[in-house]
Amino acid sequence: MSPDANPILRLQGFLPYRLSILSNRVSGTIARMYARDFGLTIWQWRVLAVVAEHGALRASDIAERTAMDKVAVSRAVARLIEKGHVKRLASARDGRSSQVTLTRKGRKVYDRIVPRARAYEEQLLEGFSEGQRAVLDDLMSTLLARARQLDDKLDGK
Amino acid sequence: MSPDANPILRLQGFLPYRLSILSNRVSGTIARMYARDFGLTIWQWRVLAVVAEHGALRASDIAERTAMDKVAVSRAVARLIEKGHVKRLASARDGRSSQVTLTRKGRKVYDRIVPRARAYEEQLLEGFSEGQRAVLDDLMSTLLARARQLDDKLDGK
DNA sequence: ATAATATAGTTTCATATGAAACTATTTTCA
DNA sequence: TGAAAATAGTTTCATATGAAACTATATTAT
Repeated sequence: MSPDANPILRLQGFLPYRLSILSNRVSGTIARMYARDFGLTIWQWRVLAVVAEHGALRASDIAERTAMDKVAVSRAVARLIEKGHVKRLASARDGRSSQVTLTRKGRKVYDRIVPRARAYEEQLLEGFSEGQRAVLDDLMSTLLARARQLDDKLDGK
Repeated sequence: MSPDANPILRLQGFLPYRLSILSNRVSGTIARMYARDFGLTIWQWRVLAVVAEHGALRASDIAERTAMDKVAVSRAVARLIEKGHVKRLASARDGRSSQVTLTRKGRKVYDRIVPRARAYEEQLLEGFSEGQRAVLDDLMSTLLARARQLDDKLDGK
């Protein structure tokens, strides 16, 4: 058998394609829901979420925990400040950065979003057993670790 | 226990977030590889892939099979024609549309990409048993079907 | 100390994207 | 028929995005 005996690749079965389609569909649905019901983008939601979860964070911490780049964080924080959902606290230690924290209003919005987010996730997983959910978690973790390795490798070699 | 006894959502464990991170990492790696080695975007690659897979297709067929919108298809086809990877055949039946097919050059590029795409996918799944791969396939199918339902539901209600 | 370098975050600029408008046909139905 | 509506695909326009330049501050090395 020659090396390219099977020269056709079925796009529908190609894992990167399937991941992209699934992720875009999920993100799109959520984005519309957050925009419609809370006036937030996905990036603003991510910032809100990590600040709610971890307390005061610097922009660089937010970037690290949300997989957003610093430009996206800068813009999302600026919009959230305009909306009154977060505020900046000047950092005593480092005049270049500040800590971002939730305002009372931001906390209220967050508290309304969380159940919606959980409900969406639950609908996605409805009928999945605990075992299946654990398998999914493992697969996601393994694939993400692999994807990171392969990404690092690409430029390295 | 009150309804919002657990008001914190761990973003790192939230399935839509994890899907997005994984998909973006995978797509980003592939996009850099295709750009660097073949001068193609992901969208151009998708068009090339479905045309190679199915033969002559109209723009609307391409859109359907790649989950791209018609604007993205129009642009990707235009670029691929400039590069000489595909050509248009006027449709006898419908003067509004044309069939897109691979050129010999496009076929050659496709034949060089396919093994790279397969290799990447295989590295992602390295060490996974057949059983695990089947589970992953099932999960992806189920989640995509659910995601579509929930997306339809959002505007409907 | 202080000049050189590094870092945090913002702004700018060039490109990517998608919704809506548009062009060219084809289909419907009065 | 032929006028109205629908459809395929392209172009336009307004917004989103990320890389690079920039500003302000902090750190390092002499």
